Amino acid sequence: MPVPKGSTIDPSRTRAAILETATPVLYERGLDGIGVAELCARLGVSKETLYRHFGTKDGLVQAVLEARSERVTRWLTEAVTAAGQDHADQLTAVFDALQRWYDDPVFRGCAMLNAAAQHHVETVRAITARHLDGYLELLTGIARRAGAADPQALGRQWLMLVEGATVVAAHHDATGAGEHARRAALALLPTTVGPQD
Amino acid sequence: MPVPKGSTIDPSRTRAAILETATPVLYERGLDGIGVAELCARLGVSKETLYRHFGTKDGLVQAVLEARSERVTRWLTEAVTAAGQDHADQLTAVFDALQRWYDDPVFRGCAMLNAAAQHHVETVRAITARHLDGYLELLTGIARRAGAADPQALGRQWLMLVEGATVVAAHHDATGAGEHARRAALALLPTTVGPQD
DNA sequence: CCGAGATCGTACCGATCGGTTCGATCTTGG
DNA sequence: CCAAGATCGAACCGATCGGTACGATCTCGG
Repeated sequence: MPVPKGSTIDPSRTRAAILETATPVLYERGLDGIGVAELCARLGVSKETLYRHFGTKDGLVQAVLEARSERVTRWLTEAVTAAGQDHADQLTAVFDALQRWYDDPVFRGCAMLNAAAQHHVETVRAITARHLDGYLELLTGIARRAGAADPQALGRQWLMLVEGATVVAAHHDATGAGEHARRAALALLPTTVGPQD
Repeated sequence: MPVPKGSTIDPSRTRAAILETATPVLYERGLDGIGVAELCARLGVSKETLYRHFGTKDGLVQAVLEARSERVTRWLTEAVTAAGQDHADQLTAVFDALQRWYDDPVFRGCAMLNAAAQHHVETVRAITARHLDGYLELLTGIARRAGAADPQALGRQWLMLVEGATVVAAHHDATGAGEHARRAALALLPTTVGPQD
């Protein structure tokens, strides 16, 4: 029971608890795969509380997606930072982190892509686009620091490998998807920079 | 009006007409984005007819997805065949065809991936997996004929580029997505074989 | 020319959907 | 100790969902 009756008194605490618990449920079941009633039951929260905090089911969905996008991007960024200065190491850190995600039993593909595929609401699609923006920025940064002739282009190709690996892992075969993508990404690194695989 | 009342008398004709008309509608609106009633109205067909031919909405969905998967895979395969013997040309043909698809105003990403993202039914996921199997087979064939050391691995990396490019084109930016993916794919070709870009 | 059967249009079914309302309960600040 | 307000649980709302039933209409093979 994440929200113990009216004990919290702090609304922002309740909101955060709802957000945190709703995220994995909506990810597992799909945005339209669970109704508000069952969702509230799983959250241990009444409908009135949910609607006061988020106004609409779509409001909750957007809040969940935005929080998740931020969290995932931060997680990947930290993996890169922890990898040190070597650009190949940074790239490897990205795809190793992704592979760890693919191997998680609850892995069901990118939540933002799934959401955009089912919900045709424009705001959801915008969140997904911004999410990919974040990825692109991270990857382009690596490409730029690696001295790529065209960091934008290389970052975009890496983004395709990241998303492609995620799609393949989710819908075809997860074994070694991250490693295959990593090798491909490293092969695109300017050969003048750093040792390769 | 694709099905002119009871004039056809040939049930298989009716079935084919429903399939053909339902495909773009379900692609545009999403599988759960349109109800059976409105769908039938758009098809110019009564509910009874639809249910006699497909039994269930899921039955129609599966038939539509299978037909579309076959059609798309055949389309890509023919593009490769038409490209001649050169492996780089064959690869280029794939990504050029994809770019033409991305530029189509009705492009909304891969229908099979979208379906698998919304519908958690196992049969739909299976159709998607088989669809990716078809792509992988096509790409692995090119890799093998190109003399790749590990055609399976190279085919899989190309598959990631194909799916990644499609995802990026659908949810981020379609301009030049096919070209970027094509350059990356060509860069992964064994340098001993054929001229590159 | 008649009977089989494909189709239509519409009404209908129970279930579920997102969302609202309300009285009761609980916690906390003043 | 009381008023403010956050929360609960359950009832309730109209709309829509997937699916069924039925009588009328149409076409075609025999």
